[in-house]
Amino acid sequence: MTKSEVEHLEDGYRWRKYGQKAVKNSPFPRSYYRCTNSKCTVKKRVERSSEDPTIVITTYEGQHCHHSVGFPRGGLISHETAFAGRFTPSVSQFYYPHGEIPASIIRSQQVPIEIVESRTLPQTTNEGLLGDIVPPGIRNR
DNA sequence: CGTGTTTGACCCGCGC
DNA sequence: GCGCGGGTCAAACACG
Repeated sequence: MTKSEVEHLEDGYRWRKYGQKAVKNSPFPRSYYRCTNSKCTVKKRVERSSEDPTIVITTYEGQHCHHSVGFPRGGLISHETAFAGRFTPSVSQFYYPHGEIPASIIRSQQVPIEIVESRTLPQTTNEGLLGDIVPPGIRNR
């Protein structure tokens, strides 16, 4: 289980959404993703925190049997491949039993700002942080 | 034209 | 046996 402030957590794989359901304890729907690679049986369940809409809970199910390269769709993402190979091999290839992928590492890659635990910060700082890391044209629905 | 998203329906397991 | 909740499928659609 990974906490993340941004929903488009790119872990180096392509995800295809195959379902969406509303959960009771949360006003936000839960999305079900699957790896586009048919050989890959990995499933991903993305749900938002009821209290912190900026936090999404990503639950991974299964293991990746391939790396981010070698997609059937020819055009692969160079920077994402590099980013995936740089620090996420253990994250991408192996299942995390504790389910805790250090968000600080990811954020250090995506956001060259100070690494902090947002939940320990006051809401004002958190919002200001989000305003910084979330680009204005982001797709949030 | 290919690929991914959407959305309702369907299925299955579980509790009552 | 029925109802409910959660999970998945699949057709249609939108977009690049």
